[in-house]
Formats: sequence, structure tokens, C-alpha cells
Amino acid sequence: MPNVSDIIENFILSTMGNSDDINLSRNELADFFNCAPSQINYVLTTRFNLNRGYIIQSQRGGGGFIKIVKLKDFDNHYIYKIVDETLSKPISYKDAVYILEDLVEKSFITKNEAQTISYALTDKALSNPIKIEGQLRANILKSFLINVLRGKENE
Amino acid sequence: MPNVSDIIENFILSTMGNSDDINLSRNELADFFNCAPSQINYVLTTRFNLNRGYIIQSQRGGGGFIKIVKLKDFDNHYIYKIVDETLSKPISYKDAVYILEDLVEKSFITKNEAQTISYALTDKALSNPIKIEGQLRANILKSFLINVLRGKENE
DNA sequence: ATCATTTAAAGGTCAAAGAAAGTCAAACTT
DNA sequence: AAGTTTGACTTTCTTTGACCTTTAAATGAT
Repeated sequence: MPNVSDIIENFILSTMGNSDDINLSRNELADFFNCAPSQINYVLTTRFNLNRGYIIQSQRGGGGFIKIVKLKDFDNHYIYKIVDETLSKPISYKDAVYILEDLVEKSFITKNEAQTISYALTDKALSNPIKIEGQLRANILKSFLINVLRGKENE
Repeated sequence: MPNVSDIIENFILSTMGNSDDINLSRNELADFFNCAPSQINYVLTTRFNLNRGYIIQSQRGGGGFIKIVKLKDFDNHYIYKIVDETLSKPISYKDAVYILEDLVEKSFITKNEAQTISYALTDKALSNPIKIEGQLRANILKSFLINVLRGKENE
């Protein structure tokens, strides 16, 4: 007998079908499956996480929701490797720029995108009482790449 | 199920159409949507504020009204103001995105640039053991805007 | 008719209550 | 031990209502 988390996962998957995203109500789902609302979060973090090619967006308050977005052609993607390996550790501005240049050369991103995101990666932008600029930079670059992966849907 | 504030926002937007302004009666609107009059104010302050490129003018008393004006023309002065005022304090992801959207609409930056830099501004990108996300976000956005400004000067 | 006063019709403010979702750690299963 | 389930507590966003301020319109006195 599969556990509840698996059942919820399958329910979400089959409800999504071929769609790239789905909107859920955490409380309704929890109600439907007679489980604690936080179990939905457990399912999300264990089954619909980045490693599996999903990202989550949500809003609290009245009319709140949880949106699951499926990343397109995520499987063994070059960018994911960078995200998972190089960007798990702090990184210098220079190295960040090298990565960006490389990605421009490989046509994953445009020159303008590289330029734009580089503005967010300077020491100045990230200056911070606590010395964690490198980690922040890695996080930001990660966020950028994941979202580029996600596709430029609104263009 | 969207919340009432979103519905009211959309109603106002579609009633405005391409017009630069619109006159409303707070009480009539509240009546129409069966909500407290102060909810109209909530919608105005959260959705039709300066960050999103609107200003509100109103008058009380008999024949009172609320006028929503969409700002359109601006020069670099406007950017300086944002950099100098809004971005001197911590700022939420949402407000940051509103500012970017407004700048796109005013053709200061491209849609792609806004999208790109927004990836650097998410809570996730800036998550940090010390609670200073808002300030970091402000710094990054500032850095971006200043650099865009600089680029335009050299054109 | 004119001016001052009152009244009522707006809109404004703010804080409390409500409605979601998020977090985290303890307890439970396998 | 690893993965799952539960629940208490937190954060964010929305809704509601009581009370405040402003101003056009109505009223009244001279």
C-alpha cells in the first residue's frame, strides 16, 4: 500500500496531465486527502522540487494558492549541472562572469541577459555587513539560470 | 478562486482601457462589489500606487470622487527618484517587480531586462541567514538601474 | 441677496479579525 | 536510519468595521 505522499503526488501528476503548470489550494488538497496541510508542503519539497524539474510559486492570504511549474526539457541539462555543482559554493564576480560568457557563447542566454544579470552580481550590489557575498552571488546566478531554463514564456 | 481585491483591480483596469485616467465613486464601487468601502482603498494602495505608475487624486464631500491617473511621461529624473527614495529602504519582491513592470511600460528597460533582473530579486535568490533580504534587493535593483542609466549615457 | 451655520455626503485611516500558505521539529512507520 | 505524518506556531495578504476628516449643499439669520 503506497503512502499518502505518493498518492498525493500521483494525484497532482495526473491532474496536471500534459500541462506545464497547475494551481492548487493547499487546504483543499489537505482536506481532500484528510491530511495535515503541511503534508502538502512535504510532497512539494520531496516530489516537486528542482531536482525533479519543478518550481513552486505561491501566495498567502485570502485567495491564496500554490502553483507548480514544470521546467521544460530539464533532463540532464547542461545548465542544471552548473546550478547543482559550481553554484553550490560561493563564487567570485569574475568566475560568475566567465560562466555567463560561456553561456552566451553556447547561446543559452543572450549577451544582453548576461550583461543585465551581471549588474546584480557585483560586489557593490551585494555588499553586506555579513561576509557572504560569494554565496549570495551563487544563489542569484542559480536563480537566474533556473528561470531561464524555465523558458521565456511571455515573449 | 481569485480574491475580491484582484477582481476589483481587473474591473478598474478593463474599465480604464487605454485611457490615462478614470473617475470612480468609492461607495458605488463598494456597493457594486458588495464589500466595505475601505476595501477600495486597499485596492488602490496595493495596486494603483506609485510603484506601479499610478497616482490617486480624490475629493471628499458631496459629489466627491476618486481619480486614478496613470503616469506615462517621465525622464531620468524619475529613475533618480526611485533610486534615491524607494531604494534607500528594504523592498519586497513584489514591489520590486511592480517597479520593473512600470519601467518596461515607460520604455526605460526592455521586458527581457526586467524579467532577467527579476530573477536576481526573488526571496530564494536572496535567502540569507541574516534577515536583510529587503535591503539586498534594494541594493541590487539600484545597481541595475544605475548601470542601465550609465549605459544610456554612453549611447 | 448675502453670509454664517448646520447637515449630510462623500472619502480616509487604522487596527483587528480572517484566510490562506510556510516552517520546523517531534512522533510515528517501515 | 530514512522517510512520512502531525501539529503548534509564524508570516503574509485580504477583509471588515468603527471612527475621523473634508466639503458641497442646505438652511437660516440679517
